[in-house]
Order: sequence, then C-alpha cells, then structure tokens
Amino acid sequence: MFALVDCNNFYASCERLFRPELIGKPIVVLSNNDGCVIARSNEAKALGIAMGAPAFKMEKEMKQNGIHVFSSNYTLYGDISNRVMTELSGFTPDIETYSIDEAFLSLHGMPLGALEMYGREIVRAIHRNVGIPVSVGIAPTKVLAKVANKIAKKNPSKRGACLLDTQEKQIEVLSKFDVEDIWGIGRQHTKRLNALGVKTALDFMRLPRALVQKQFTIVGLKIWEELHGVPRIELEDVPAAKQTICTARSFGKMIETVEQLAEALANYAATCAAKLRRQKCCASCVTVFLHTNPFREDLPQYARSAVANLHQATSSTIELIEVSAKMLSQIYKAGFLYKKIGIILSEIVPENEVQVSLFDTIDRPRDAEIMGALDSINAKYGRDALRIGRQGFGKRWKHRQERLSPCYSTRLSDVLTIKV
DNA sequence: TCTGGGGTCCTAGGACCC
DNA sequence: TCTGGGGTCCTAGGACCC
Repeated sequence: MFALVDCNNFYASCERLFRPELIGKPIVVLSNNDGCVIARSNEAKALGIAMGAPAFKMEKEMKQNGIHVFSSNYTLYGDISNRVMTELSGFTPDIETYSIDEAFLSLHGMPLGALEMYGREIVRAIHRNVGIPVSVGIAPTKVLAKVANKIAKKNPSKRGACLLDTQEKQIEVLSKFDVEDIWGIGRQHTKRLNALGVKTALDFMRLPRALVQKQFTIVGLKIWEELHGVPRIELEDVPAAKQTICTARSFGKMIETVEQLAEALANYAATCAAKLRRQKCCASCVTVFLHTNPFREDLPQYARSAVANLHQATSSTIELIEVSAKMLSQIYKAGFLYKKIGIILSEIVPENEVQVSLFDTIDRPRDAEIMGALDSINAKYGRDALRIGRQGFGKRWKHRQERLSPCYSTRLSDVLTIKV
C-alpha cells in the first residue's frame, strides 16, 4: 500500500501560515519574476483565477476581488517543506519526497482496517506540528494513491484521507474520474484518448492492453496497469542524482550589455555548481543559452546557445564561471534587448568516478578545499555570503519580486515579534 | 512595462560497425 | 545476378510532472 501526502494549495498555505488574518481570504502566488499565477488558495480558485494566468492581465481583477498577491518565496516554502517531510519521516522511514509539497509513503504490513485512521492521523499531526493542511490518498499503487488523494481533497466528508483498497471502491471512483486527471495523462494523451471515446479512467482501463501499449508506449501501459491495481512504479526512497542541472531566469528589465549578462550568468553558474556539489557530483558538459523576449514581436529577436565539453568533469564554481563567461562572449551579439539567460550542466558523474585527464593543469585538490570552505561559509552565513568577484551584486539584472513576503522561519531579522 | 523554472523518460531515425 | 541482418550509439523531439 502507498500513501500520497499532498499539501493543500501549498504556497498559498505557507503565505497564510504567518498571516492568520488571511485565513478565509483569497490568495495567489506568482511565479519567478512575478510572471504568472502558480498557486491559489481555495477562495481564489472559487473566484475563477486560472492557474498559469499572466499576472499583468489580471491586475485589475485581483484588485477588485481583494485578492492578496505574493511573489514566490522559495526560501520560505523550502523550509516549511522540510518541516512537513521531517514530520512524515516520524510515521515511516519508507518515504519518497516527490516534490516540494508531496511525498509517497510505503505502508506495507499495516493492517488494512487501520489505514484510513492512519491517514487522518497524518493530517492531524502535520496540521498541529507544522500548521499546513494536507490530504492523504491511500491505495495499492501510486497512480491509485494519486486518485485517492484527489478524492480526499475534493470531499470534506473524507476528513482529509481517502482509502481505495478494494476493487469495488476503485471501480466506483474511477468510473467518475476524468481521464485527464490521471497522473501521467497530459493534454496530448487526453486528446487522443477522447478521440478513442475514452472519457473516464474506467473507460481507459477497459481499453485492450495491446492498444494501450501501441498508442501510448510503455509509459501509458504502466499507468494502465497501476489503475488495475498492479504496482509498476516503485517507491524511490533514495533520491536519484540529477542527470542535468539547470539554472535560468528571466530578467525584471531587459538587458543589453554583455557585462550585465555575464554577471547574471556567473550567479547562475555558481548556483548550478553548488547544486552539483550538494549531490557530490561533477559535470563535463556545459550549455549556455540566451534569448530576447519572444513576446515582444515589435523588437528584433535573437536566441543562441553554445555547448562546451570539458576535458575533465568539475564542480568548481570558479571553473564553471570562467567557462560559461567564455561561452557567453562567443554567442553574445550586441544590439538586442535580452530577456533571459541560463546555464545547463550535463554529463554528470559522481565526484569519485571522474575520469582524470592527462592534459589537466588545474590544482584540483586545492580547488576542492576552496569549494568546501565556500560551501560551509555560505551554509552558515546565508547563500552567496561569500561569492566570486564576477558574481557582482546583481543591482541591474534583478528579477521582479515586488510582493515578497518575509523569510519568517529562516532569517533572524524576519522572525515575527509578538506583543503579549 | 508585464507571459516561470526545473526536471524526467521514451521513441524514431540516422550513422556507423561487423 | 545479388540490394543482409543484427547491433550500438547518438540526437532531436515529444510527452509528461510539479
């Protein structure tokens, strides 16, 4: 049996956690650069605010409806997420953190009759100890647990937890469950399934197995089998090392000069390098890309990328900043207004399996020590407390974050003061 | 003025090898 | 005259997730 624990409207719930006067009020959270809506409280959903809606088009609507708007505060959400996950680990060590607001738990060996109560206990514990509302779906496969979770979220009568243990219950629910709401069925698959006359999850289950495999590949077949109660997707309790690591951002204001682009890029390279070291890996392939704003059809457009293969894999911030800066100078063209730049690291290997190059001229042990010092200083004094000169101070290329909430739980100066 | 960012997996087809 | 057959690797593109 699997349980899927999913935080309700997670980002909106985090914003509300330290602003209790916002309970019952509509809240939306915007994407990076305050671009579009990525999270909504139930009240905002009820007002018809669409997921992914561009913020600038809704300025008026949000004002009229008294919606509280926030820039995304990933420092806050990340910290609250850690608290939720820590709480869940108290229930079982067999846990897979699936995303910032979701985790799968393996519940093997638990008596079936107790499962729904167990789910409700999880809901109560997270609410009491972290303050975030969650829903729990329990079923024999991950895909069914996802279904159960949606049922729990939608029906208040479930009191936060839904158990789909028997086939009868599953059939009953799946006959009313839209096929597009199944985990792993996206827009394209929905179109093709609708064309086959498939509307509900049950319709999908009743398609012949061979047809499913032919039309929707092995991925579709796994989903089909999971709906039938056959586990095909396992719990991944040790997170796999990432095969690509990317940092890219749009700018608040478009940028013209190569100096400012270089400064932004240096910061993204530093972020990528730190992510790489956190998973104890090195990368030997670097991609740098940049482009103008494709929405501004009135302006000249330019987009380019460059790929570099290093002779030896690295995780050094210094080296990656240097390499990416060189690549930028190769692809930068003056006379354009740039909207976004980014860096992608690939060909990632564990740091103790790096193929040593005969032609290497870098003092690797020394660099590793410097990086170790850099990481421990930044862990203690905050991200980017110690930085490479090229990173600058980001005065000109900042992204937009006009409605950022305080880092209530991670920055001493932002901790709430309570007058008693 | 303004439209997110960061990932994974699978397949088809071409190049190349013997 | 005959137009094999089996395999690997790589890449681009498509689909999906949160």
